[in-house]
Amino acid sequence: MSVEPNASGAAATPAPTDFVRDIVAQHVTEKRYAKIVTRFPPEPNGYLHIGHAKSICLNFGIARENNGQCNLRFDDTNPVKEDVEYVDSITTDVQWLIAGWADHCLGFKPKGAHPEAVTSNGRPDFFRAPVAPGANAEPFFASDYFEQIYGYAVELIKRGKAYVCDLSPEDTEAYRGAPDRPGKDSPFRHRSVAENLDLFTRMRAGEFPDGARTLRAKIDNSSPNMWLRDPLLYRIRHVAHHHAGDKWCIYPLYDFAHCLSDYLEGITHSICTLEFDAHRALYDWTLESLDLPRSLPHQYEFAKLNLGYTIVSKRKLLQLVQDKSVAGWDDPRMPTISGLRRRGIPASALRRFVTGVGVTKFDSVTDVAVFEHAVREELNASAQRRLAVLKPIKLVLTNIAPGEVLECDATNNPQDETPTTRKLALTREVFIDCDDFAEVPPPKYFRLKPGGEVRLKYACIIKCDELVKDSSGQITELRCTADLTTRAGGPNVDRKVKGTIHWVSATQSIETEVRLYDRLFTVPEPDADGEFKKHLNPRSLEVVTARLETSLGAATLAERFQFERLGYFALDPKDSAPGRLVFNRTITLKDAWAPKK
RNA sequence: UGCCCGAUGGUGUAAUGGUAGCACGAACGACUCUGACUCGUUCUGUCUAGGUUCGACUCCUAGUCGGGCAGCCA
Repeated sequence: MSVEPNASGAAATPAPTDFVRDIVAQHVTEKRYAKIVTRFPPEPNGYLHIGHAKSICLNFGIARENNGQCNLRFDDTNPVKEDVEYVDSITTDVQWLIAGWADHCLGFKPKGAHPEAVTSNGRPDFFRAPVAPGANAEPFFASDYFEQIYGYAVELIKRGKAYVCDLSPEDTEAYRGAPDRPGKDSPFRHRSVAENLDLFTRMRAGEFPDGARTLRAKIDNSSPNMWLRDPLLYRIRHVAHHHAGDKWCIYPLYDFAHCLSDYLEGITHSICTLEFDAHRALYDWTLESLDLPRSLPHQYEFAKLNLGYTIVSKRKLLQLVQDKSVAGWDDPRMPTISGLRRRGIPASALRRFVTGVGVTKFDSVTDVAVFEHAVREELNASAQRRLAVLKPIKLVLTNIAPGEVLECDATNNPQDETPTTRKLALTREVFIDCDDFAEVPPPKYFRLKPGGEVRLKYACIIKCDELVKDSSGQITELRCTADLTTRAGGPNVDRKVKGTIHWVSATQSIETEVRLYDRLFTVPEPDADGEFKKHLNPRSLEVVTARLETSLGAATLAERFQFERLGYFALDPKDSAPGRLVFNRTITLKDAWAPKK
């Protein structure tokens, strides 16, 4: 059985299986294809989100498990919605997600390349072979195929399978009928081939305004499948295209362009989400109607990812960005790939999660706990442990002299086989988190309380002797004595106390901004009532000024940290600058005690 | 009142006519210089009704429930 290494490279998990992979495996057994070729085909009209991550991992996963290839192709057939901003972000996100895992399967094409005229099985054909990503390569674009797709449309007309229709948008809709009522034929359905050819040529030449005419497939207006009721193949749009420029004023629709794009790239398995199930008949009809010389791609559908407490809809995410509910597409609270990355989620954790949820045709909602578990699992293995105090309260160790420094060895990662250590400075004044002290402790409180004892992690046991309050009754200082015999190497190092808390030296620590993120929505299914914005979590972001152990001043973007007892943190890649660090909390540690508070 | 797809513990999935398993979650316990991690115990399931079969989560029929389909969006 094939296995894949986890983050540490040590353990291994079995390769996933699911109904799509079963189909591919069957085809491999049959030697049906020389090579398995899949594709990830986003429209560049928004940022990629966690739902796309599932599709990316499915398509690239199948490619890598079968020594195949997966093309990144932009399905850019509707210029009015698309932009290069999205092309760039999507390309970045895909490469980030698959880096070190499936980048060797990623298919790009030579910059500026279009399909090549080739001979397949003795007949004229077009094909675009992939190249590896690099300086002279770029992703595939459906818009690079406009010339060929136009040619295929002409061929359909010649075969009597497509016609130019003059019906207005309103009439087109009225003629289509309804799911439970057959449509009726367009009055233009029986135009001659010659007339259709002439009209289609003139559509391309720009003789008609937007919406004046369309090219439609001639299939069956009484079909129970709405997509077979003479679907539109081309529409007129006098607008420039972000990739193809101003060369075209007619643009193919998804159903016509997608199957042909798959064909031109030699895709074997065209995997998409469930809502395209009804389109499959049209996908097949188009390809089969053209009598193409190479073997045809086939479409397979799976259920998209739904995640609890999360919204995955480009349109709704766009609303959050536009009304400034979040700071942008890459706000760390967003379920976008760029947001998750900025939050500090490792690509490996995202992959682990989306492959773990499986691939089925059942429209399910995955519990966010599964996602959070995957993130913690990765980070627990790899994150460096550090001490940091989010909401500091001053603690004076009265039996340590001012200026005295006691060195402590702190473990960097107890999960390592041979953990390394670093030095921490214990001084007379330290900070602890205010959550770790209670003047009136609740039942089963293990932390510091008046007269109580607690261990300062890596240092020693301390006892709280006295509270100092200001005139308003606010605690300003805790005065404690340190039992230095409980330090490492001391005679009482093994003395047990129930609680161990984190701390930092008041003098040997740095002050930085830390952003604490919580889930964006307060309910499991934010859009169940169609009013997702009403369920925004008002406390999804809390900014604190924290005290961090000094070593964190040298943190780098690539590093992941566990602030002990608090959670996993990483530098914010956008707002951190030398001398002004900003940390994001990626996720809290699991807390079995807190919910009982 | 059309057509298509689907339904397994609270959640997500596996079992492809032959022992209903795994993971998340929850509860309890052990361990612990992180109330983390780890370990142990426990919890909870095949939508319904018929049928085929020695045997059905699996196949068939009907029903129920959920999703999808009527953009010149993808």
